[in-house]
Amino acid sequence: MGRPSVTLREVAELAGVHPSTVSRTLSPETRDLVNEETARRVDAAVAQLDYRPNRLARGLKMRRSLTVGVVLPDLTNPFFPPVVRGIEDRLEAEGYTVLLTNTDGDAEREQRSIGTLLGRQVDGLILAAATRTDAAVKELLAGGTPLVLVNRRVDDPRAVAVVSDDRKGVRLAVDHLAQRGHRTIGHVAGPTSTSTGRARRDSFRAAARRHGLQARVVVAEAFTEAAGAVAAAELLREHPDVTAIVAGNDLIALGCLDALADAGLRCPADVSLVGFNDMPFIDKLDPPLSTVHVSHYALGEQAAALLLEQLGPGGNRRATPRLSVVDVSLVVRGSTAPPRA
Amino acid sequence: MGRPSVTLREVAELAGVHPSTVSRTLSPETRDLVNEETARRVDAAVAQLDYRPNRLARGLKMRRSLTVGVVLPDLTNPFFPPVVRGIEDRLEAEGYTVLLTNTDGDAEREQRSIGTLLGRQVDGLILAAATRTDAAVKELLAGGTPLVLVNRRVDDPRAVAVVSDDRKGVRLAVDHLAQRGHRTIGHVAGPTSTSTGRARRDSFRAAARRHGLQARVVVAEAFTEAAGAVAAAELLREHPDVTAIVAGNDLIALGCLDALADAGLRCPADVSLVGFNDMPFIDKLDPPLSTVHVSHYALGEQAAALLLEQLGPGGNRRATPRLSVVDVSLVVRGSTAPPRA
DNA sequence: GTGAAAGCGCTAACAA
DNA sequence: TTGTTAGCGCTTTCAC
Repeated sequence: MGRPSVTLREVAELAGVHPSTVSRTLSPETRDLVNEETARRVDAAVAQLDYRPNRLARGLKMRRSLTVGVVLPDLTNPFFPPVVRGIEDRLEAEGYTVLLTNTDGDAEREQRSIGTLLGRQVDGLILAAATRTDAAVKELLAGGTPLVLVNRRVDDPRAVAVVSDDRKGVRLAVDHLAQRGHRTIGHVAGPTSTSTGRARRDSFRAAARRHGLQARVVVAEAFTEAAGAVAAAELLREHPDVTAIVAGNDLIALGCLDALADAGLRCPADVSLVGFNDMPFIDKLDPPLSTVHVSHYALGEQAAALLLEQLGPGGNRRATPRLSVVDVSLVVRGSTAPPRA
Repeated sequence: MGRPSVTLREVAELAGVHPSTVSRTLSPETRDLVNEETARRVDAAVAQLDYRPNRLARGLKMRRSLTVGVVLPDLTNPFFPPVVRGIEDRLEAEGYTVLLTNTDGDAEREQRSIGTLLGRQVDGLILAAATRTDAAVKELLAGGTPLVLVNRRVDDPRAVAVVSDDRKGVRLAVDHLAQRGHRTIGHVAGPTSTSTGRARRDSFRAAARRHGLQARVVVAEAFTEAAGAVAAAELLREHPDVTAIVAGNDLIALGCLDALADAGLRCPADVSLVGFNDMPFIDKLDPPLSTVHVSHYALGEQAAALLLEQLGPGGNRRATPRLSVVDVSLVVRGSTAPPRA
């Protein structure tokens, strides 16, 4: 791993050939243009010098960096690591490397991150936290940057996105609660500026109506434990009759648990609770959270696959599906029970 | 965000100056070499064209990519996300971007990842999972690559590392257990091929001896829940007299919990348990885990800072401290109690 | 204070 | 089959 790095020319000199021959030898696509014997000499020189092609130079010449930017709100949100791994594993297999940035949900930082990434000549972008009317997404789309949204979609139908089946997930949750005998149920929704927040809320209302249940909805400021606690407290105050809550996601569910404890209510004895996402370790909770299972890894993998299609040889952008929906399932654990008598 | 990207030359043409003047204008260090009025014209052209310098070209010329590689075993291990955020936040402030790769603890993949990163001309590397005698680290050191180890150190004293105070953490845990009245305590150590596994085990033995306690030690194959469960089961089988366990880390503690449940033992009623790391959500467990708190974010931030020192203008490698130790504290929660009567 | 020229390490026509 | 030439977009001496 010598530092003063070895160049193509040095390899060429050692092998006694022209640099372009080395280049040809090293590119799988052009390797068969070169004499087998020559190729062997080149290989030997490469090995001897521990030559490692300079990707910057290659990228500059080829106008492809084999690099993809991933922008997400916050890596420490347990939702994202599996998504990122899914992305990386899929992309790595094609020779791409991931450039990661966090925005903390700040639109201005998102804008800046995207700018940085573009400056670094990423071949495409995966955004994990677009809002429904995201301005950055619009610009990217207009500029023709290969782009995939993951987890959340935008209203603009041109954007390729991979999301979980939000409507089905909430429907399953409500079905479960109705079947358990609950008649008045609450929903602590995520921000309706996000596709997930809105779709889940809409689906909640629809499912409740179908079962003839009373539906009480409050909206949390963010998909966080703190915001969830605030909103859940409000729900419990305004609607003390709810016997079950569907949370906008698991983090919000954590907040609900806090609010319940504050109100002196027990879960599931007094109030049942269902989350969304089935994030890591949520099954270790007290009580173990019933929730909608989403394969985060699959979400990421899918997103990477859709991006690769756009980056492929043909750059066949139009052939790719605009929206890919990952299936979900309900996993019933200890946080749901029949309503108190 | 136009795609067919704008170049320096186009900006120069629009501003009616030579490309090199634009370059000077855009570099803070050389900006004052250019006439204020000219600079303004250049700025206007830059804005008008939405020019974004090509970092690949810049990197090629400058031999600095302003890019840092981070290699870790597995991003979905909850330990790492805060570390990575710490690294990114610190590095981003200096204009660096992070290239992330996972190895799943496989030495061959580690080797490959490092190669890829080096090929991409990273200016330095942060490794989050070195083993004590890591061959890759040796090579890197020999090659003079700027390098920082985080969380785990290697035996080679030349390697710069930032670690948590392993010995102190375990000492605090044992002190706590002794004070609670435990006389026979167990330790499920992590692999002794890692600095953390070994230091914690050694510290456990020393602390127990100091308190005159019986110390029972088993070693887990890995820092995972599964490996922890296997090792803990062995411990409980061989030494049914232990009334408390110090786990090599929180994941191993999770495994201990599983083994206890399998053995029909309750925590903390029958056996107390202390973890290490205080990873996210471990406080939500049933029972909430007593553990040694480590600021993962600080670990990452520190590591980034040490790397930046090596990358700094002078590249003053020798001035940097070889080892930085992050302080830890014991946080007592529900998993520790006095021994059963 | 600004322009000219060279070159970072690589690939890709085009010639030979 | 291999070499020659040019140039990706940028920075940086060196002249003027």
